[in-house]
Amino acid sequence: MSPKVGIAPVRRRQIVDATIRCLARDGYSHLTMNKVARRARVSQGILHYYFADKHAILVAAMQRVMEDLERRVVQEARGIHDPRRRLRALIHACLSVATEAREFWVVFVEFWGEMMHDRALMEINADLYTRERRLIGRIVTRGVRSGLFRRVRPEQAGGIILALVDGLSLQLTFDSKAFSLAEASRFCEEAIFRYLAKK
Amino acid sequence: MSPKVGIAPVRRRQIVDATIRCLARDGYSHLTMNKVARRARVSQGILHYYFADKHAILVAAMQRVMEDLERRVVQEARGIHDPRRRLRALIHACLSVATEAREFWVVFVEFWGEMMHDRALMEINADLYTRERRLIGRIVTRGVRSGLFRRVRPEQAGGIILALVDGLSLQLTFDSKAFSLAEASRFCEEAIFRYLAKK
Amino acid sequence: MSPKVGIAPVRRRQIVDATIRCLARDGYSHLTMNKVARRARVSQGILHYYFADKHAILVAAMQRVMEDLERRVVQEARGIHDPRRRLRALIHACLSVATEAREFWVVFVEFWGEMMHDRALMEINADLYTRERRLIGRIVTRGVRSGLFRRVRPEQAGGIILALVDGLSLQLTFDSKAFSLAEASRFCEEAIFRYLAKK
Amino acid sequence: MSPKVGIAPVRRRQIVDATIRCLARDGYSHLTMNKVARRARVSQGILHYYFADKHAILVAAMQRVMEDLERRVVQEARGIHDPRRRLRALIHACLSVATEAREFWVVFVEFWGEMMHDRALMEINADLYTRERRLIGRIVTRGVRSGLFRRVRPEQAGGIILALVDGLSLQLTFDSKAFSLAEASRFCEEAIFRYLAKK
DNA sequence: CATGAATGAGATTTCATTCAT
DNA sequence: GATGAATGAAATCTCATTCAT
Repeated sequence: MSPKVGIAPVRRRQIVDATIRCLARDGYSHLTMNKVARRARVSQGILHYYFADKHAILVAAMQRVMEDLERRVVQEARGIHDPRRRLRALIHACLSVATEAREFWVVFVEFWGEMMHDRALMEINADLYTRERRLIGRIVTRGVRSGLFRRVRPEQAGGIILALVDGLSLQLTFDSKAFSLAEASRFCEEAIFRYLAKK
Repeated sequence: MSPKVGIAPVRRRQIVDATIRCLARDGYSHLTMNKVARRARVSQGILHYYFADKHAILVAAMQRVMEDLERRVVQEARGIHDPRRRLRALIHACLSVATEAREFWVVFVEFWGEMMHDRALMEINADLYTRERRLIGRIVTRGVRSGLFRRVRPEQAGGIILALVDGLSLQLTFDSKAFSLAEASRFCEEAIFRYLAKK
Repeated sequence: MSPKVGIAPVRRRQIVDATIRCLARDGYSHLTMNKVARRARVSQGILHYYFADKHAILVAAMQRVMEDLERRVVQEARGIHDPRRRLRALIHACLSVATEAREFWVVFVEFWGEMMHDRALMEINADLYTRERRLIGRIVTRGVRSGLFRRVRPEQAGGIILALVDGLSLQLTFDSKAFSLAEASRFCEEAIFRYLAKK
Repeated sequence: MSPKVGIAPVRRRQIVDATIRCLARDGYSHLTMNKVARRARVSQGILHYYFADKHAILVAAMQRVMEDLERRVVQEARGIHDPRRRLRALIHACLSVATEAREFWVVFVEFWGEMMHDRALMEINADLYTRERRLIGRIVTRGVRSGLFRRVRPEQAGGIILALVDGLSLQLTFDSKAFSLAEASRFCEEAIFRYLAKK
């Protein structure tokens, strides 16, 4: 790999990262190409050299955000064999996103609004959610097999758990006085383990 | 009531309604004063006669959306005495918002993104969520008193149920192939009743 | 005089006064019909009932300002027989406008800028200046006749004295640290009496 | 000098010059960004590329006008050693501004009105006036030293002479029938030399 | 590759004026 | 006489995109 090869990916990454930071800081409706360029420390013109238009940058940014969120969750649950502990780790990873990786979480929520009117963005998200439901589903399946959890349909359980985690993250974010991250984690675990309990 | 009295509220409502329809149709980032005026069948100038600026219209629109969503939920649960059936009605009301009152639900989600950068909007939402947690909490409390549910802290249960409903609504909206409204309702009820079950 | 007769002049005056106060407070470029109406405590529509348009109000306002300034100067010099003392009174009246009748003076200066592009306003001002040069000229003539001043052409002296007073008022207004009203008066009197001195 | 260096100053100058010409032609209250852009033969958008907003352009325009007026006066008096003749040249330079550099003079007067409500503009003007009083003061001081003029305080004399010149310029501008430039010059010189005469 | 100057369409906002009541 | 709702033109300002260098 000669050093020349890699300049394009570097620039793209630079631009996408700057976009995410802009979105996190000022919000979707205040995002301008100029701000992105300044934050990426490049000229305005270069943005259009690496991306067709603003929308293309947004799609790339959404993809990055999704990848990052997914990676976090996957990593957190990795290497843990006990299904209960693994689920607990996963819940904690998801909920802590809203507080510790706030930058990514905020941008994620902003994209929800845009997705409603943008098929490209919506599909990226639908794919992520399918993968996440399956990821959770696999953990649940193991728990079922090892006799820890009652028989449930894995993807259904995945949907329920994902929903609970998203909904609590929302409340953590925009209604921070309601409960703390620690409380949310506890409530969430309790609800999920009752949901999966054998009797 | 002379005919002159109350023209202002009518116009305001007209404008706010048009705004919500615009948001539902084109999305937050494509909202323009021009479109709002056309949809409300008024001149552009009049928008600034009744509202200080675009932001003021958005705040009013968010308030309307919140009120509408709340009213729906409250109405649906009204008059039902059995805590189980009441909770079921409430869950159904919430989830069907995402499909049947899609217009309001879409706008609601769009505001989430904006709220992150707009304290005024965030507080309106936080207030709504507090009221909803309490509403659910009261139903749960009755169920506890009548021996149907285990002892839980009402607001915590409210938070859990609200989160589940929000999260499932999201998946219903942007990942419609995952499950239907009927399925979502069933999963949700099951999860909640297991959460509240005495043993 | 039945009470009915006088409503129009009252309203006109009300509006013109409000205009002058608006001009004094916010400046020519920030003058709006709405502000005038609010300050006059009348509706916007009424302004166009009593005046053809905004320009007509401005012309009326300029006339009021001119009349007021002239009246002040004439009154101050009235009843004093000694030409020196009379001139001194007049100078003081003119200079104190810039500090004590600041409202009128500020508006007067604002009109200078507009006059350059508005024949109607310019003529009103030219007339005032002619009258003032003559007023001063008459005082000077008396002084010449009584042997106090050297022979000068009255209108020329009027022009010189008026110019000095205007120029010093300007410096008093926008360069207030340069000298005080008292100093300006002293300098001005000295300059004028030297100008009129016999040898 | 590579061709790229210094395009910004050129554009800025271009815009400021166009602004001054617009102000001279149509007046402050009729100044629009559109007119400025057309007169500068640039697009409207570029105005905001080089200046933050309309006010910033106005401040720059005022500065240009002040510099130009000052330069004229300084140049006219340069190289003349005799204090009398130098003062005469300076008076002539000032008064002829109102007729020969009418464009700048008109804009200057327009700014007086705005200055009353704009600290930034007022300070630019106050600085100019201080410099001019000192400039005149230095000439007067020389005349005093060489025994031509009586002992006067230089800045006070500067204020008086500046006032006289401003006031006469005003009358020349908006009351052109009163006297000609030549007459005004003569009157002014006479008044000033009498003011400075030893006995 | 990279820049930043330049554009032009379109956004929000302002405001004098009109008009039905 | 008087109101204030309504209009529409035009103002300022923003910004994605293009392009010569």
